[in-house]
Amino acid sequence: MKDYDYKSIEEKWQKYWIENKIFKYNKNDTRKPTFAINTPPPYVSGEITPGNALNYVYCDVVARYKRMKGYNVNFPIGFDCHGLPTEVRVEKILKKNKSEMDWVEFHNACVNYTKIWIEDMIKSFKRLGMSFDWDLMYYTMNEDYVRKIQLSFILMFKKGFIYRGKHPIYWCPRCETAIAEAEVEYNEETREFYYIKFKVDNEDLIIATTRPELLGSCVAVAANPNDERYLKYSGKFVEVPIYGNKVPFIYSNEVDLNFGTGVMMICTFGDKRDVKIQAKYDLPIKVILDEKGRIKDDRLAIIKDLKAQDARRKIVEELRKLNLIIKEEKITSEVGKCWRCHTNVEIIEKEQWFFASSKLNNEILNIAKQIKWIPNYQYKRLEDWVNSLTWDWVISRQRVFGTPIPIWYCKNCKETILAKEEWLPIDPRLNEPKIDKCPKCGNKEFEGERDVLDTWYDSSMTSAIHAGWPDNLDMRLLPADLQPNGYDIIRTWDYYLLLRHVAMFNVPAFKLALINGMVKGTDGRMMHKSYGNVIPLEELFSRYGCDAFRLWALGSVKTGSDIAVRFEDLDFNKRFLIKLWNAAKYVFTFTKEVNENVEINNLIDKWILNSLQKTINNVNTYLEEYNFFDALNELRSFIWNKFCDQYLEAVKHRTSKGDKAAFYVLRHALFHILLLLAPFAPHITEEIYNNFYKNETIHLKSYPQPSSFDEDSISKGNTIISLIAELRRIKVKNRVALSKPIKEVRIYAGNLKDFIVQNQEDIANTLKINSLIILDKGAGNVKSQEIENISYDLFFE
RNA sequence: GGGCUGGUGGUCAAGCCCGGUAAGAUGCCUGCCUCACACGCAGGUGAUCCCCGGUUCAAAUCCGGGCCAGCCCA
Repeated sequence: MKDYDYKSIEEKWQKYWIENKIFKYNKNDTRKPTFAINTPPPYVSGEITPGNALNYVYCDVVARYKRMKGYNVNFPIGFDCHGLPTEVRVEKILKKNKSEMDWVEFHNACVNYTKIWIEDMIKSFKRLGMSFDWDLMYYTMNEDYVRKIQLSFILMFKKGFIYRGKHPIYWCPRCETAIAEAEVEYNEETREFYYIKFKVDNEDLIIATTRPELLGSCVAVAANPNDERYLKYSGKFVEVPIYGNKVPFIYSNEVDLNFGTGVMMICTFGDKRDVKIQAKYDLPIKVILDEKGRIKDDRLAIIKDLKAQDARRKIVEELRKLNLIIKEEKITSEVGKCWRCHTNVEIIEKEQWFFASSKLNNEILNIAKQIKWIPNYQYKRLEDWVNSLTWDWVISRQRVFGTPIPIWYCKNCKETILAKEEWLPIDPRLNEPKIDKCPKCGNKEFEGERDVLDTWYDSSMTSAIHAGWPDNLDMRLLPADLQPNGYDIIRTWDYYLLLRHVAMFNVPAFKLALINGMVKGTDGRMMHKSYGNVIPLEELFSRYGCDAFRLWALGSVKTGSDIAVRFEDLDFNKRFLIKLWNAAKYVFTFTKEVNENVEINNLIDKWILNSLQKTINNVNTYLEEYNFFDALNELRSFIWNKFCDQYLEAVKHRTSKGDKAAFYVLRHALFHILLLLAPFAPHITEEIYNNFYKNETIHLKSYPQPSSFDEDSISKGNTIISLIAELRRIKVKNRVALSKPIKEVRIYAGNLKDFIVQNQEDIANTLKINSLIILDKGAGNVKSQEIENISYDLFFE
């Protein structure tokens, strides 16, 4: 064996696994139990980040473990293609806005770039050692997948879960599309807070706001009902500055007494709270913002057609001129942004397609409670999210690159025409419905729906689609056995998955959610481009290798916690693998082929074999609980400390004499170590395993099974091992090189004399003691710290 | 403002659910090139377990209150 060259080893086996389809799911196998993994289809960005990698390493270790446990593992991989970020990125590359070009052309550009980016991501997945069944690969933009998503739309429509309606929705003025509550992210921002004079009965009433440009849409003024300062305004009307119209003074618990002056203006769709109060008090609707975020109100010429921010500047100037601003201060508050392009979101009212999610929320919570969440506290995130939802899910997007909504409208009577199942896939933007005339009015002209579906609508069907729906649904695979994802998408992916599968099949989408943490940079902050702390995955691979990266990801923090990149930790894992490599090198260099029938009499042999079994039992227990952290730590310390540092040292004198039992034990232990470690570090274990069996993969071998073991051999062995360690320590303290022989050692062993005599060969040879004398009577100058009632005398010269 | 998670040797991080005298890694120091490995071996140094109370014979662990940080949400 040569030195550990992870680069060539990893490349070699990655190629081998794929070419030989080692991880193929066998759908015709009815004997083995199945294990379905709802692999997250990554959003196509062109790269796999260390953060993604953590998530995929979690699934991969489970996939590999379950296969070795005898499961027929369904481990597909797909790519989530559609959506805003790709459009935004493609617009940037083409240096054109999508509205400046033919939409078909733009769509094709998105498809082509997506294909290129997927290629890069596939490379990274291979480099990560993922054991996907590559034959199951799919793209959500491909016809077949689109067909399935459109079918699910039709079925849901027929079941009454999908409706078209006009409601306030979040709107991104830059992307010019509706976005769901889940797609709004909040960033802290410092903004001006203007104290503006309103009038009640010719008296000034000061109201503070960050958005004076919305004065024109002010429909009420509100204070908290417990705020005594303002009770006198009950039933009165307030005059809006500049505009001069009068709006009612109302009271709402939503108003914070201590914020600003304690009075807030209620604008049509100013924010979510405005919408709530609006609905509750049935206030009139006065829309002044259009879809591009511009003021479209004729009453005030100076701000007409301006974007909100520019309008704000103008109107503030005007208010100042009129002496209507009495104070300005800076406040920091959370501002809603489009999570894809970070533009401030607005709320507007618009006809959209909705999924009636609200009516299923209670059921989703009931189902989510039956699901096992690891770590269990992550269930809370889902619960809090579901309870905080106020609106139905907006599933239509005014974009180009998405699954088309299979709907037409009659140009005459506006009747909605739903596609028939056999028409799918179909794009209503390009195709007419396959009917002669409108079933309602007989008109022959139709208009295709131009909106597309939310990308989450594509990806929230994966459990069923992985299970073969709709053509070959295999209920062994639904619900999925494993749902692996980060806690950042519990409120999106996990929620939508549960929602869709309950609505469609009345089953949970998955049985167990394994939630991983986030990867943080070396500075301990979230790895984020804006923080400048992103470390490319490829850099980690080239410095440490994939196996070391995997061990780091799985074994550095408690399973499910956030993990910060620490090069020292990665290095530790790399050194561990080098250690394993060298131990294997020793075993194959100094042992010869042995038969299995050798008798094991030596205590140290029994000690390592039983310790191994104990480790096997523990690792199995931990893995059944998806506790990678403890499993790996148990394994690492067994391999490094017990097998390498203690057993190997104590057995060397026997291997050089050709001791058959030692040969057997060394090989047996190494063999099982490889099996145990295979799911975690698949490449190096495969490579070393190849010394045992050529042309066979370790990854389809049976995982070492728990069984009983002899605790007595372990504790007796521990006594001898710690006795050896202690004498070695004394030798070092006396500045004698470990390689140098000791002339004579006397052990005053009391009633342990016979026991120690039985093991004197190992003791004497490991420590290179020329003359070892074991006595039951008397006492030496050095008292043992390790074993009661034992003492030593050592003579070095 | 609410929820969740965390605050343990210089640094990172187990233990906390199931109270009983603090894993491991890394750093630093000291020996040793012992026939797999110096990417190593052996040993050592280093912790008011965030703070204040309470329960208990006993608290890092349980209870109450507070402070700080990160994340998610309003």
